[in-house]
Amino acid sequence: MFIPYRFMESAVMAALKAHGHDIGLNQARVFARINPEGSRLSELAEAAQLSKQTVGSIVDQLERAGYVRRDPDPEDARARLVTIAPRGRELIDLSSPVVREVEATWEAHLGRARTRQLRSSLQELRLITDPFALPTTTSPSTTS
Amino acid sequence: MFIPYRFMESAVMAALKAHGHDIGLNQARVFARINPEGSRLSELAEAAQLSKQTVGSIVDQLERAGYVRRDPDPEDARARLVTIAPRGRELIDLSSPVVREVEATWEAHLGRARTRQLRSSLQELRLITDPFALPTTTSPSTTS
DNA sequence: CCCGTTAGTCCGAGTTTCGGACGAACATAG
DNA sequence: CTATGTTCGTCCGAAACTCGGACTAACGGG
Repeated sequence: MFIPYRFMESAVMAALKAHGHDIGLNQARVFARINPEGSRLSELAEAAQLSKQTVGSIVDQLERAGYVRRDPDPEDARARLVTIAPRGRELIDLSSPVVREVEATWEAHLGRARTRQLRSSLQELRLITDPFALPTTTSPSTTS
Repeated sequence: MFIPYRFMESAVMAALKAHGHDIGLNQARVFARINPEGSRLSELAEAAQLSKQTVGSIVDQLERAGYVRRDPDPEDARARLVTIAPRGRELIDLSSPVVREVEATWEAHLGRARTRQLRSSLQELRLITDPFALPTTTSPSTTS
């Protein structure tokens, strides 16, 4: 289970790197968890199982590289909403086709029916193993 | 795909910790890759996608904690074979039931048939995504 | 208005990870 | 047997990662 996942991850990372986006693995993992509407730092930290400081530093890097922005949260003056900057959307636009391509390869090997089975089974498992059900997104490294 | 995996991993780690074995995540990951007959450092490094030095330091820790031993490889005087020490076997004996238990939970949710499907599909995928299973087709991953 | 809680940041220390260089042991060719 | 190139593992030093603790600012209920 871990192996195909890592394969997908590597494929995406390689593609990004090939296009000049030099981004670390943990940065990518955090980035992938950012909600399109914006996420709070604590949310990201909890979802990624990392401390707030760690995620804070990672977001710093992403921000410095221009991938995300930190806007004040209109609903809570303490919080700062991490949102995806235009340059960050590039990352998504770049990784989406890679994800689709790899998935296509997989489907070619499994056949359509078994692929659907696999997908639905994994989503089923996710329901009982993921404490934080994330709404569906199209982001790097998010293999269902 | 990643989420159930991490769930399983966390379950095992928690169980080990509960029994007094305080072992880090990366240590566990390397440990899990040790062949019963013994593995070379380079093998472990390659499989774990880490540098030799890194794995070396991890094995150091495992060795200091008494989980593994480093015996000279009878077939190659340069190499040292990392083997599982008695205390290390404890780890395995401890985690096996946990793995089985979690899998049982999953099977309870999916049903027997879908579980078998899932298992076989994942193994199928592994064939084309694991760089160390069989040399086949496109592998953008492998550096060096 | 007060007080407990929450969001995020700063600081400092401990750990992890790696690139580069190294000696030792193999493997092959001459 | 020697020469050359490769592989195995280790040492060294620097860069990075990660976290606990302490802190400010803001929320929310009483």
